[in-house]
Amino acid sequence: VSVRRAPAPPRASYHHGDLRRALVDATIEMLAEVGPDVLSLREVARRVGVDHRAAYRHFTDKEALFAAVAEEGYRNLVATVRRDLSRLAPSDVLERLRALARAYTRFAAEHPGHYRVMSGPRLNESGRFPEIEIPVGEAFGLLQAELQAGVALGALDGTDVEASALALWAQVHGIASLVQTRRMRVAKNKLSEVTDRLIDKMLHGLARRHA
Amino acid sequence: VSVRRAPAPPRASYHHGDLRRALVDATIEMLAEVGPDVLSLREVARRVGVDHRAAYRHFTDKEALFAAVAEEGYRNLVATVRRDLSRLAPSDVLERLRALARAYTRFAAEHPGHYRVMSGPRLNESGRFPEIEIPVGEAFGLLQAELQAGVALGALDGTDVEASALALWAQVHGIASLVQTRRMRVAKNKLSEVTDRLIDKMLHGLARRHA
DNA sequence: ACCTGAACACCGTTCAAGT
DNA sequence: ACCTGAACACCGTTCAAGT
Repeated sequence: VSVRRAPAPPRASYHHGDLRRALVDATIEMLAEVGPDVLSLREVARRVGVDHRAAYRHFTDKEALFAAVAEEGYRNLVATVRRDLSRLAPSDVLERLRALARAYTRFAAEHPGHYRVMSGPRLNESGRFPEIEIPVGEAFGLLQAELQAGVALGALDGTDVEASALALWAQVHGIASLVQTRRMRVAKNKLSEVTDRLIDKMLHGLARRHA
Repeated sequence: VSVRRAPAPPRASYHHGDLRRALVDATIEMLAEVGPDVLSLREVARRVGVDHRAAYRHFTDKEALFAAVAEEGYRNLVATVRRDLSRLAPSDVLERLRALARAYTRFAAEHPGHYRVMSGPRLNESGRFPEIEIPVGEAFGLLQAELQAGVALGALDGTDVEASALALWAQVHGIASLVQTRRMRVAKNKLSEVTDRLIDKMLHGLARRHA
């Protein structure tokens, strides 16, 4: 053992500027196992191998760490939705909306703790974390764009598209929330199917009659 | 001052058996102002004027207190829905479903903290509080009954009514959740109107065509 | 039976100090 | 700049004791 070797456990490279990343990553990892209400800042720091006090160099408080985690979650979700949509023809209006819904419920089911941070008490309520609104706005924008395209293509009814977007958002979020809290029990391999079945009830209402 | 007078502040009658009630009531009261994540058992006990340790006589832990609070919330919600429905003709299918949805979103908006306890992490997940399932089942039963009646009356499409019930449940819960977290901003006096407008998008899909 | 004082093992956050 | 030891004011929960 070299004399120069520190007695502490091996350190990652956050000494050179990415402790922030390490903390966010560790938090997301741990949220796969426990809920945000149980997860402590001290435990995250322990996992990273750092004194809990070090976190305050990068986040003014625990909420700020969670805000970074939420932001990253929205970004991932948006990226997934974009990827899934890119595989479908622009004219396939209903299937595109289903794909959007499926990506959302899948995220909630696969990353329950992470989803809870994203959908729980609104972290930017006080205006402290305006960055969050960017990917959130993008996500809602994707939904709106699909609806507008559907109307333009003559596949969807064009009356009160704003309400359609809100209604669909609420429904998808509702399914995700009920599945994530296991109030609505659905096996992992049936999730897409169930999402489609419920979403189709809504799409039936949004579709243009006798098109 | 009488010598017999205890120096402590005046006590309520929980000495005679309703400290349990006092704790539940105080928790609900306090949830009007703060979220359940912030509310401490010790603070509730303080409000009631009792040592926090006394709560453990009536609840095995904090979760048990919250379970009682959630149960009471569901009961109140069910009572409200029943009352609202009793004012409408059985044949007024769509309006009855709207009334059900409005009662739900109103509860969430008027009792945000209480609603969060009810809709947050599922308290009976571990099976510790099966009592909760009773009013929850009643609430879902009311929804199912309305849908079935609508089908019987020829007003609603009868295919996959189970999915219709789940879809409507998810949508109403989604609206309530988004309004409560203020992700969907809606003024108090517009809440019923907005609820109707979004719910109607779904009802349009559930309605029987060319009835 | 019902209630509490003292204590335990945690927590988020701050201060003052180390390199 | 980046990190930490010691401390503060909290928390939920338990034990042993009081009436």
